[in-house]
Amino acid sequence: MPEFSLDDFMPYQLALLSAGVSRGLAKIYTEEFGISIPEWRVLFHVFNGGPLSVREVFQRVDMDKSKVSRAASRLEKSGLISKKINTNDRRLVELTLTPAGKKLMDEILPLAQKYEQQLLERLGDDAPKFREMLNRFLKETL
Amino acid sequence: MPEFSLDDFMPYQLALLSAGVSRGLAKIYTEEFGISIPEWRVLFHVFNGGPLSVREVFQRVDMDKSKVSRAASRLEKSGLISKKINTNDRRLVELTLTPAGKKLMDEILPLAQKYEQQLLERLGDDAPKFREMLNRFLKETL
DNA sequence: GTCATATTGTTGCAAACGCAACGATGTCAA
DNA sequence: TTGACATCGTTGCGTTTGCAACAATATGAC
Repeated sequence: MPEFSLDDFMPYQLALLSAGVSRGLAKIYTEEFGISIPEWRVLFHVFNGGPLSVREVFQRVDMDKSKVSRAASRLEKSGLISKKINTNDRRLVELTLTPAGKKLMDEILPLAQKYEQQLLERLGDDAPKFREMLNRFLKETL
Repeated sequence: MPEFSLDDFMPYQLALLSAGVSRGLAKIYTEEFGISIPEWRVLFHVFNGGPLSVREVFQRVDMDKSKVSRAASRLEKSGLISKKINTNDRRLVELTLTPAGKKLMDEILPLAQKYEQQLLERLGDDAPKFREMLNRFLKETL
């Protein structure tokens, strides 16, 4: 077997980097706003994609559907999203941000963008290249 | 607030990519060898770094120390690693691969390397550049 | 040596998780 | 219309997780 260096193993590098970045981001929305990671992801997607069903959320973000369902229930209880049965297909649940939810996202998103900005600055001139490669990699992987 | 596109949010892209890559890799060692993700990480580090204490493992791989401790216990029970109290500092536990553990890694690692190779091929000529940037990013993030 | 403090690994416990099963609804062919 | 099958979201259940507490050991000041 060829020599094997863990530190240069790409899946490991990706896992480390992603975990670090996620932790830094989570610091913002958990400590400051009391939102869990699954809740954040649901909020994020509903904000981004208009009314969404549970299915549409968990397919995009690769969380188990029960995880999305429970996060949505918690968010409904705290008044950040509303759940409404779709009138065309009564199996579907429409998730929508409430005004309170929208207001919350309006506070968090600039902080998230600032955080992303700080990350990109570490890459300097290579930042656009990195983003482009990440995008391409993603498209070919999923 | 400036317009916000989720799909271009780098922490999200990283999380997606890392999860996808990890899932692909996990397919190899769970389905084929019955090893969980925490167990795989412990095996990997002990293989890579000689005898290691629990602390040394969880510091590198950002797992909770209880997670590492339990994974190590399971691995000991299945005969893949051995736990021995360090004679110089009796608080430390030395984790070492048993011959069976070494044999297992000798089977898995080529598959893991092959998997990594396939990932890199998707990036084509940009692969070295991507690796270099990942490395740099990691060093400045941790 | 003795005491106070720090460090290491394990364990108890409540919360979160993944998976499968389920009820409710929709689809489509006969 | 009916019946067989697919899809959606929720829930039950056993497992895993993260956090804090803990016992055991080490360190350093005195």
